[in-house]
Amino acid sequence: ARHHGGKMILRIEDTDRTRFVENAQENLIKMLEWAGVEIDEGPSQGGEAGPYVQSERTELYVKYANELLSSGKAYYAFDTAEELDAMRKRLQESKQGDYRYDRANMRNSLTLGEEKTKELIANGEAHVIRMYVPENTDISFKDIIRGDVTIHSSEVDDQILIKSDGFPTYHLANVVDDHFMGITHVIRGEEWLSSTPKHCLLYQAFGWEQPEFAHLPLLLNKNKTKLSKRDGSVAVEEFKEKYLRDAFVNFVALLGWNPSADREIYSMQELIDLFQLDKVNKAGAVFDMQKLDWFQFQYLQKLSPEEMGDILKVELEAQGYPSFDKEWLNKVAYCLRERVHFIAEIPAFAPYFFTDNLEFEDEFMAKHWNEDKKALITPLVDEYRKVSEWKHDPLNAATKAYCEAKGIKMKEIMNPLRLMLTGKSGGASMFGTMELIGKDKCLERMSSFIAQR
RNA sequence: GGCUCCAUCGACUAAUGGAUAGGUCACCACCCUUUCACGGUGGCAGUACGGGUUCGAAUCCCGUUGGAGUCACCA
Repeated sequence: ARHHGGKMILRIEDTDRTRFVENAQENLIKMLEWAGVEIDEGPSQGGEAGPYVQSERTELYVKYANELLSSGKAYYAFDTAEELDAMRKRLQESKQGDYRYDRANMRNSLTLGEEKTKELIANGEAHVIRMYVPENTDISFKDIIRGDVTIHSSEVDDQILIKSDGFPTYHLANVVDDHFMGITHVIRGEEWLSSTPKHCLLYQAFGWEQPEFAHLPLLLNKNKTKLSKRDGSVAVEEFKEKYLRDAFVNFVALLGWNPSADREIYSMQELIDLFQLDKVNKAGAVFDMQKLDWFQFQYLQKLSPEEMGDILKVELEAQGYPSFDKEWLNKVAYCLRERVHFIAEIPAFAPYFFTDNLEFEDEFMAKHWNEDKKALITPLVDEYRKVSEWKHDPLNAATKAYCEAKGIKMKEIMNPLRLMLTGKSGGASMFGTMELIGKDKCLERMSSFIAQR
């Protein structure tokens, strides 16, 4: 929509009252805002075509269902769930693979007649309104992504339009709302492709102009089945907690569509400018977390130290650490940015910045600590004590001078030093790390390590 | 099972009917190096299969195979 200067309208499709979830609407809106989707019209912002919540529009749907009833394009049905089950069982046993509503042999206004129908309704008998699908015709529509699609009417069920609770089904509500809300393009997942003929039939029955259809390829799990909240942890809320917005948007935008051959990183604005519906792929795309993490890393590198510090601060608080100086946190986060994919990993990756209770990696210790190393390093503590400006360059110079005096390579010193000060085999530049840990703590850690090991 | 959609490296993808099928993630090797990374260089790896049309097919057509979606008083 943004590419063509269109509006973003949010419509809440809450016609299934049995699946009503508290706060679902609020969460959905928050999630869309996070993803950078700006809503022009919707339940919160209002607009000419409101209300934007389907459960508040039932009168409209009933009105149009009645219109279909009077033109013979819909009818009442009184069948119970048990009767429908029996029908499907019967059909399954006779003709194979044909479970559609058998309107000629069920209890509906077609078989019962007008009078009996009126009587049943007057008696308060539960009933639905079904669409009358014409016999033996081809229903064709044009899909922007898939080209012409044709489905025979014998494959289309007499879809329920109004349920016995008086609420419409998606099919009716969607067509009526799209018409009155001026929707020009229906862009949705491929799972809707096979029910699109029902919608076409409704547009025809009302005499309304049909919108353009575009059925997007599905997002798939690793096993290539439809990605759903049920079989993977793909709730966008979870991504919202973990990933940078732009990284997530960039990754998802490139699933099923790609503007060029040799570039991966695009801003939201570039995506909007470049997007072309008819260039969208037809085949489903596997949602590859590893590549998402790569995007995350790329976007993490673009953050300012302040922004990294902000995230780190929140993360440390969430993990129950005491508070630290923000400027210092900025520096810590910035110096570790190339070693992690997520700022949230920092407390576990480099705990030595936030606690004095160091844990020493056994393997690293075994490899880089022995009596020789101890003898080599011990005098260095005093050398460091003399360093007045506890910063990367002076520390580097002091260490270099010490190594030259001893006639050894820097390498001999660096690993034991890292071991004593961090306990970890990996991390950022040693002298930069020492600068951030601070002189007092560094000297203390070294002496106590030497005393104990 | 019926119907519909789909098919390029393991994954995401690029390629008016015309170059050695290009790029990215992942993986591997090497380089850089003060650890771990980042980065750099290189490598592995693909047009599902069989026909047809064409001077020429990843591309168009047919078939096969495979995968997915759908078949609710859910959306």
